[in-house]
Amino acid sequence: MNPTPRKLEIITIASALFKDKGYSAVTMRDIAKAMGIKAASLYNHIKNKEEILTFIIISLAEEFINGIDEIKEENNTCIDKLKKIIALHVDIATRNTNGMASLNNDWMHLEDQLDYYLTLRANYEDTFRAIIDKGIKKNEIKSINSDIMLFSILSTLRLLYIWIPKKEDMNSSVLATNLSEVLLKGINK
Amino acid sequence: MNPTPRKLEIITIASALFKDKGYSAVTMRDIAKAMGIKAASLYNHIKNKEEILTFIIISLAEEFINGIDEIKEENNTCIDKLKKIIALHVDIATRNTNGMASLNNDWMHLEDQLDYYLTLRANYEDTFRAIIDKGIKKNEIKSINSDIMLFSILSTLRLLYIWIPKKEDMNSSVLATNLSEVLLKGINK
DNA sequence: ATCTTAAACTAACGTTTGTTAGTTAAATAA
DNA sequence: TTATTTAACTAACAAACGTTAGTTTAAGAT
Repeated sequence: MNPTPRKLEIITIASALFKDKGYSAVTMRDIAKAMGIKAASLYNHIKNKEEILTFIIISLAEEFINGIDEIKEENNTCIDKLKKIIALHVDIATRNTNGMASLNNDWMHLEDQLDYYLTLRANYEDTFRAIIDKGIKKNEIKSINSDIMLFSILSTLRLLYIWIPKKEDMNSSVLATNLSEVLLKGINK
Repeated sequence: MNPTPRKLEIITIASALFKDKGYSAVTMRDIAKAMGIKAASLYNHIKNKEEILTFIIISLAEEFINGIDEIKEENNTCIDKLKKIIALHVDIATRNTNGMASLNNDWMHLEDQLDYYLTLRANYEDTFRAIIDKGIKKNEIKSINSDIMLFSILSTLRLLYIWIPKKEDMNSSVLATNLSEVLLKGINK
């Protein structure tokens, strides 16, 4: 579970390559070359190619689940919970931009842990939707189909990894604040 | 340019496979098997694998560019233009859910037409942002960083292809209307 | 000085990949 | 009937794929 420093180097470099071309288009020789070693040498540190992908995706998915589970227990308004979820996404996507690409695009190439990943994702979405539904009940949130609101917000948060590198100048907490304004109150004056 | 019926069948079937596993993970033998023929037979109809991807992506990208170019010339408010853009995305994503997956995830595997695609995409985003900026100037839209508003709306629209198949019961124009409400006016009561 | 370990290496493996060449069978046109 | 076209086929290619086995090298421990 806990990777050695060298293993973590492999995972980090592989993440960057996966982001650019996707998991399937990146070969073990590509990863090795980026590290300045031969492909066979990678196997001193990892079991196989899939293990790299699994580590990237599962550790991120668990980070999200842990984050939202904490937020849901807090004693505040649903709107405040949503703001915290937005900040959670901005924080994780800022710290691991490359990994987020695999989480979004390469999860279907998981094998052993595919079911576990799908469970985590379903749980995450259910918790998210439950917060929206409660907000509707408490009259904090408009009474629109909660799936559409969930989809709309979550889509923006899921693609943060694409936009964050383009706006390196922008401070993380400023981004989270502005995003909360746009996502919760809209853009119409 | 104009594909024969058989070629269109190949493209349609390939789109579905690309959506599930991504362009790189789908082999010519996979496509052939899905069509009930041998891989070599595909080459009676297409030049190579890349041509399939190119057709899927470029025809979609041009549909978007044509759509937004028409919208920008209309004589109405910027908010109305944005509503039309949202409807444009809902319409295209409903008609070609599978192709939208490649447009989002496989464009980097274009070769000959990569530059052309990138130009189309940049033009699309520029036109989109110009509409938002004009809306700010005309006091229709809040004076927040227009990149953040662009990113937020466009992310939701780009991932429509994931959610539309899950809500087959939902009418296209109802979806567009609800989405406009959420994206433009927010969810906060 | 010797032993052990970590992490690289070379060489090779069996598959799978996209693609080409040449052939065949059936439908259509002359 | 004969000739042409269409769209399938079989067979094979060279290159690239993930991975394994066995070897080398250098550092650290005894």
